[in-house]
Amino acid sequence: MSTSRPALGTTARDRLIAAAHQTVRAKGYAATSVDELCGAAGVTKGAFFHHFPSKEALGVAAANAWTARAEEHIFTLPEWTRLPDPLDRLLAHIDFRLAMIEGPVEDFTCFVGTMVQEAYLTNQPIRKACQASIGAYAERLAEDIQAAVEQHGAQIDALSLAYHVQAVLQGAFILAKAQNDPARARDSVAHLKRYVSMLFGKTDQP
Amino acid sequence: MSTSRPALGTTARDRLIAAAHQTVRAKGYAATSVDELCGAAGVTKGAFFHHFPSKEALGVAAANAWTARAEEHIFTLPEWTRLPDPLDRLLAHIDFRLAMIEGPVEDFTCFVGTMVQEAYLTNQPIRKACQASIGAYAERLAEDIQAAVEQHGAQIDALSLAYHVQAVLQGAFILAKAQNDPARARDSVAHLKRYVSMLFGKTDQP
DNA sequence: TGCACCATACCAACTGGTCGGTATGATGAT
DNA sequence: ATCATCATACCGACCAGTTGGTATGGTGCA
Repeated sequence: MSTSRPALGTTARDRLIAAAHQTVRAKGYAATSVDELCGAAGVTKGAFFHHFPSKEALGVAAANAWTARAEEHIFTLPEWTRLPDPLDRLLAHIDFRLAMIEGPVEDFTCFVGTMVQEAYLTNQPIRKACQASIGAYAERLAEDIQAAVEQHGAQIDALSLAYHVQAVLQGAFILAKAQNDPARARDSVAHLKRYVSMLFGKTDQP
Repeated sequence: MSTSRPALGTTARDRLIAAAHQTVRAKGYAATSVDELCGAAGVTKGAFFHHFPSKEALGVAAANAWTARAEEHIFTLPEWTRLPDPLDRLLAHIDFRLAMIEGPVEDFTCFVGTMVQEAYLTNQPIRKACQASIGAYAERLAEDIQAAVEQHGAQIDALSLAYHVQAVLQGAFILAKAQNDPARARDSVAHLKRYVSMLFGKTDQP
């Protein structure tokens, strides 16, 4: 078999989703054409509309795939996710996200965060898929935060803080895009870590 | 006299910029067509290309206008900008931005933050105009922060914290868009205020 | 034989941008 | 005062290229 150029072993559908993740993060949803997606995935238009009834449907599928990807790469695979102390996990999480902010901007930014900016008013299916993705991330993170709150005693709404982490990350990505440089973005995540440390009593950074 | 429909007294050029602020915040830059902008501004295509050589040029002009608008509405007109204590001004600033997060999402979100997401790689003139706008805001805010640092004594890089304020705001806007509801966004700005309060020694909120 | 998977040709609608032309008012020589 | 000259602001038909999407047909495996 082996139909076309990139990434043998993956299906046309998977390659289209991967192309969406990459291209939309670089150029945005509206500016990314179906033809371009097909080109990046090494697939023809016929294949595209065989797997997805519309461009919008690919957007939704790619958002769902993004959720799964985050669950795996951020909440499952890294070693620190098995740390015993939930506060250690939380701080390691922030360190991990900070360390990701490096290299080309389009490689570390958030697919759903980028897409929802353009679609939140005009495309409800996409908006809802992005909301679900961000929500899943926040709820997962809130588990550790809640455990840390219970273990270390602090006056914090876990889910609210989890969404704040998301907000800082998304905002940091915008800074990186505007400056074409991740330095200020990393700075901002460092402020987030300082805040969380202070919330949990660690008077200041080491 | 009185050439055309809306907002007497404003010129076609001003109306096009206002239409860009509104429409781009609602649908994004790429998804907003020149025809649509003309319609919203009550202006013909001929007028558009009389005032701007290209759609991109309008984007740049609108970003510059956005900078001026922020300087006026956020740093000059409000009463609290004349408070004597710089820390009071800083906290009032955050309260002010928090209070703005209300009503339709497309009315309180940031034009340059929205636009730079789509243009940062493909359109350098627009990216730079957005960078300048965010930079001007941060530098202006850093003045108060620096004064507060000097007056209250704290270990803070003023400009870095100012950019962090921007990041939290931009991230909060993304939350509001994804959820189609400003509640979580306000929550996040409340976290920011708590952080700044803690940085300056106020152990916790009133 | 049937069906999942894909390729190619094609289409109507829309895109940013161009172009010839007009309406209006300021300027300056007579 | 009058009128030619010019610049600015604007109009709207038009253009070539691109868009998302469709229609149809082929191909290989169950």
